Amino acid sequence: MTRRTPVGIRDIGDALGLSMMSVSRALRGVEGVSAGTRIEVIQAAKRMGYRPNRNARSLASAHSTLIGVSIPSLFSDVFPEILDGMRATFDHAGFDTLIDTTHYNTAREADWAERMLDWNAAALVLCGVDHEPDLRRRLRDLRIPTLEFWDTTDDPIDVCVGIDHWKAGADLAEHLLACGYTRPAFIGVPEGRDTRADKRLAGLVATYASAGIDAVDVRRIDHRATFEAGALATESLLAAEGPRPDVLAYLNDHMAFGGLSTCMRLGLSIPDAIGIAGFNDLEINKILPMPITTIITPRTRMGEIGARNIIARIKGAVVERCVTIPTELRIGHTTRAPLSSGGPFSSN
Amino acid sequence: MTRRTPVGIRDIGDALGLSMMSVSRALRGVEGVSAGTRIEVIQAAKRMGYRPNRNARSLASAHSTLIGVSIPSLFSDVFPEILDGMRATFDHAGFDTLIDTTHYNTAREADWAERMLDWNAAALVLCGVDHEPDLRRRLRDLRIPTLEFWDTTDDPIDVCVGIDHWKAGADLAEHLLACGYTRPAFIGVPEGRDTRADKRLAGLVATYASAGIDAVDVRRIDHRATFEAGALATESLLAAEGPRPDVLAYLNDHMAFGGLSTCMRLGLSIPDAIGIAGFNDLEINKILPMPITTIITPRTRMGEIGARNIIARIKGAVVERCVTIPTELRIGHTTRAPLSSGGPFSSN
DNA sequence: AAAGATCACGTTAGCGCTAACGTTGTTTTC
DNA sequence: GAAAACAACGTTAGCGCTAACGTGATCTTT
Repeated sequence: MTRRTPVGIRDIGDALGLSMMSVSRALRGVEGVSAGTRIEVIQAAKRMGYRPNRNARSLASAHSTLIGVSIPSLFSDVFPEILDGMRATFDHAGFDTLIDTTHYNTAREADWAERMLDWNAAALVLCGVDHEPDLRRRLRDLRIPTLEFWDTTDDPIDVCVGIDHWKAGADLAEHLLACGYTRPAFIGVPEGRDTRADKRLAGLVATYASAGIDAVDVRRIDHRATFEAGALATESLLAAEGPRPDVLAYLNDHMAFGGLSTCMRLGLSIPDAIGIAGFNDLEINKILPMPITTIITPRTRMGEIGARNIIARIKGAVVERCVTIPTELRIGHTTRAPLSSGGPFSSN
Repeated sequence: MTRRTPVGIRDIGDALGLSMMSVSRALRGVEGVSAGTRIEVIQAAKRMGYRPNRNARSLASAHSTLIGVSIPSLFSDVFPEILDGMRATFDHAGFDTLIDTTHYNTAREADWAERMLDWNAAALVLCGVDHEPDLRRRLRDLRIPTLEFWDTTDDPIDVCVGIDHWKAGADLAEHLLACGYTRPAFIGVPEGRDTRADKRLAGLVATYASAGIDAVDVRRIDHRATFEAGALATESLLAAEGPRPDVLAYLNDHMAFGGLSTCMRLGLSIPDAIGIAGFNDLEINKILPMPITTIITPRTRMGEIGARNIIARIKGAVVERCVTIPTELRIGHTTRAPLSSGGPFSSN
């Protein structure tokens, strides 16, 4: 095999009558060389086709430009959007992003994090705030810059940026209550898989409970949170005996659209006979003939803020430990108009 | 900062009275140590909390376990599915996957590839077969194992696995012709951005042309290939003067669903007044009340085959240079029933 | 039973780069 | 104008690991 690096900093130094160290300094942009020498070195490097050996750099300096980012899944638009926000910032700052998908498995995440450390990663970015206790402890002990995103906590491993999922669920419930829906059902994935979704559901349930209302049904389907999963869960839910729910709150907009399709196919009148709510305000919601009532989550911005903060941490700066970005209710056509503020039964 | 690697192979050797080399061999699973010693070393490594320094490994051996994968975008379900297929295989074989998103920019891809080489990547995986000529040449010269996926060519950089996009477009056109649609229009993104989509379109156009039919309209919207882009392009297309198309072929199912929504909102009768066709058979198609006529692409399998082949290449094995996986037409409800096989005008 | 083959290890010499500490000549300071 | 400070370089000594080449003991082979 042709040698990949026919030219190293030694060769540049030889060509210019400089020591390796001066070349190294010039190329890395650190102090200790005159402006003229630096320009010469950079030009020579380009001319000679020099490429740095990143492994050698990392080994010698015990630092790398690798940032490990762990997300549950590449499906759904949520994580790609957050990632896009992050990567733009990381790329610009010269970091390489190494993405892992955990498939909602924290043990896998912990293994992967350890491998990232084997690479001397500059920082780790983890989704959510629920991780293996060992991993938490280890990252803290090592003082590795770590960003947790999407969820929030007042005690992050290092820094975090996210939304308040419980509150988002509660906000949605409050709206549904205001619309007069009194027999809510929830559709999601098995408990413990997506802890953010669990928190949203907890917020929803608690808010309904404080109005004295219990959930009619909670369907958890062991499937990715897809259109189809939403449709399947809705079919089984509507086929169940007992009181029929008057509003269905889904884990996200994709499941909600699956449910919406099912309800329409069954001829249910939406939003009167049954209301539908999603989460995230995903792209599909822009073109639906009947936009879904949902919660808008600031995904790209979250990625940008997170990336900016973690880069600051890498550079040793002090940053806000915990950033919580507000979410916003988006009222679509899949829920009834809210009752007037005069009271829950003042109008219809 | 606590030292990240408090224990190296030297420490294990000291503890066991062995040389570093024996430890290294035992840990890497290469020949040259007895079975008993190997077990001892592995146990000691675990007990002592040994973690390999990947940078040191790469530097010393001039090989790494990093595989760089370049895809245009994480949006749309296409690439995540292919990636999922690949990663399962890569993970299992002990490789770390480093994903880049090029945003359909080949210069960016070339830059990124060069950085992967700086990391001593074991292999590169590139989307499509259209790359910067310099990059092609360089990867060939260096004899870096390289997989091109999604598209095919008889002269790949190294190995490739994909589908025949031109033929997929032609197959679709043949079906649309058989359905009696004679005024086709096409909706996609600007030419040159997504060369696979360009090839599909070429196949479509050529097939219609060989039946003596020109496209009524070709709309290229400068936007990601989203639901919304499909809707917007369809609106502008239907508002245009001149003959109205009787069938709309979209870059993918998401754009097609955007277009379908628009047509339904405008009260057009589907599939009689206007037919709709997509591409990829994306997940949403499972739950649409009116499934879209589309082409099924084998995405997960493509990822698996590609990963398997490139791993074989890394190990120096000889593999099929070019694997073309067949696609399949899926007839939905958005196109008319094909005319009987008696001939194009024998029935209706 | 001598010569070669094989096994299980050890030694040597880096991989390409950088941290830390020189060294030299030129400024600054009071 | 001598001491101190600084700028612009060079030297030394690794980072943690592995390729390549020993070495001595045991096992074949004929």
